[in-house]
Amino acid sequence: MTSANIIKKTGNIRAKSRIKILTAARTEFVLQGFRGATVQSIADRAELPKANVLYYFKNKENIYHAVLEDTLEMWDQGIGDIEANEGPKIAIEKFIAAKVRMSFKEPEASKIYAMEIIQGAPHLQDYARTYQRQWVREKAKLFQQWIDNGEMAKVDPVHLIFLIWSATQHYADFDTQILTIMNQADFEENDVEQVIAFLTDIILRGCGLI
Amino acid sequence: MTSANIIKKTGNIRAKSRIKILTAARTEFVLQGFRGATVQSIADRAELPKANVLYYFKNKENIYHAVLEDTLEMWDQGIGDIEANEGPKIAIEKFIAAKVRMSFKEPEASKIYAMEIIQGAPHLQDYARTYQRQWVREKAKLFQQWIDNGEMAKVDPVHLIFLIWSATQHYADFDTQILTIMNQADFEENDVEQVIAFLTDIILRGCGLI
DNA sequence: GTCTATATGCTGATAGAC
DNA sequence: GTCTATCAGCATATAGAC
Repeated sequence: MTSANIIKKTGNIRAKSRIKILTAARTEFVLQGFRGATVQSIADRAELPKANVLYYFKNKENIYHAVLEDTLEMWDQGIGDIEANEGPKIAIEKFIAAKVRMSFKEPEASKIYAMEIIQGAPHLQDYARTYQRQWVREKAKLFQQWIDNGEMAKVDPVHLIFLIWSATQHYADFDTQILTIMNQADFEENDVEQVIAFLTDIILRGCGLI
Repeated sequence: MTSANIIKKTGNIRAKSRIKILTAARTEFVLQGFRGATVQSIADRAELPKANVLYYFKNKENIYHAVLEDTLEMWDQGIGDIEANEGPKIAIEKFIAAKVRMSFKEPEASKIYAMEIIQGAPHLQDYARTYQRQWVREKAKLFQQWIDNGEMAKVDPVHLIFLIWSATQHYADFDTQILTIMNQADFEENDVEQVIAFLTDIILRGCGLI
């Protein structure tokens, strides 16, 4: 085996173990919280010895950081965007649909983010202060232009963004409660489309776009 | 001192200590999670020796149970209700206003509940399965009657309840994020009224009630 | 009721053999 | 890279003096 192959193979093991550990860790952090999730429980779920987990990440804090980073990156890629050139109706429709689909597909991603914020965002101060605040400002400005042009009703753009965030993520974060109330064991494809239709309908009408 | 007075005084100390402990515990559970909050940290925040805390509640699990119960009771009293005899417009207005005010006044109550649900509601299965499911069914039926009578637009009543829940509680659960994005240190009285106005406006219009 | 001291078990992390 | 053995520290909970 050439040295290049050894490196490649090693890299494969590293990458695979990393993913196994991070997936297991995310579940444990959601179910038990940062402190409640033990390195042992993460290792058990990843089916690796505890020492290996600590070999890859050095300590629990680092595991959590990696989980958060991965989650934010995945979420940002998935939620799409609010495009300026499409007009408010299509832009809002697309945004709601993307967020609802992500919430049903990756509820754990939304949950770990939600828990972090609820606890005061100790690891995410910078993220909200720079990236997110900037994003909200840009999109709010866009909504304001549409309002000024008479293309949609006069609603507060920033709170409109909060409304869409909360209403869509609710189906991820509170899935347990929603399923219990709806008396279902799991969500089905039909539920996703129904939620998209409901939210799109009521919010577009709320914005004077229907 | 008569024995009746002794009992009364003792009862007072018990009641005061109980409240001090539960208030401190709720904060710690929100900030650190169940496992992350230590009996010591709860005692420190309550300004009592650790042993006293365990004298009153026996163990950490019991403290958490008491916090959850107190929180649910307080929340249920505060959110008001959806009244049948008022018609959809007034009923929804009142309900939104009550929930928003509660969210700004008692964010910790909403947060501890949210964390419990996100983690899979291990201590609240029965609550959602009986009390809450029943409540949603009743109110959904009411909305359906209003829709059938042509008093409001045809929107899914159950998802409408989820929407109002999520949109209002968001201001409690995600207060850190919202304040950071809005670049404020704290919420002011004006913010509360603005949120009520925004949500009432957009949801009523979404329901065809404006 | 209040508080100090302590038993007991678990957790994060490391050392070092393979 | 993988895994066993182990340690130091901390957390819950209790015993018992005051």
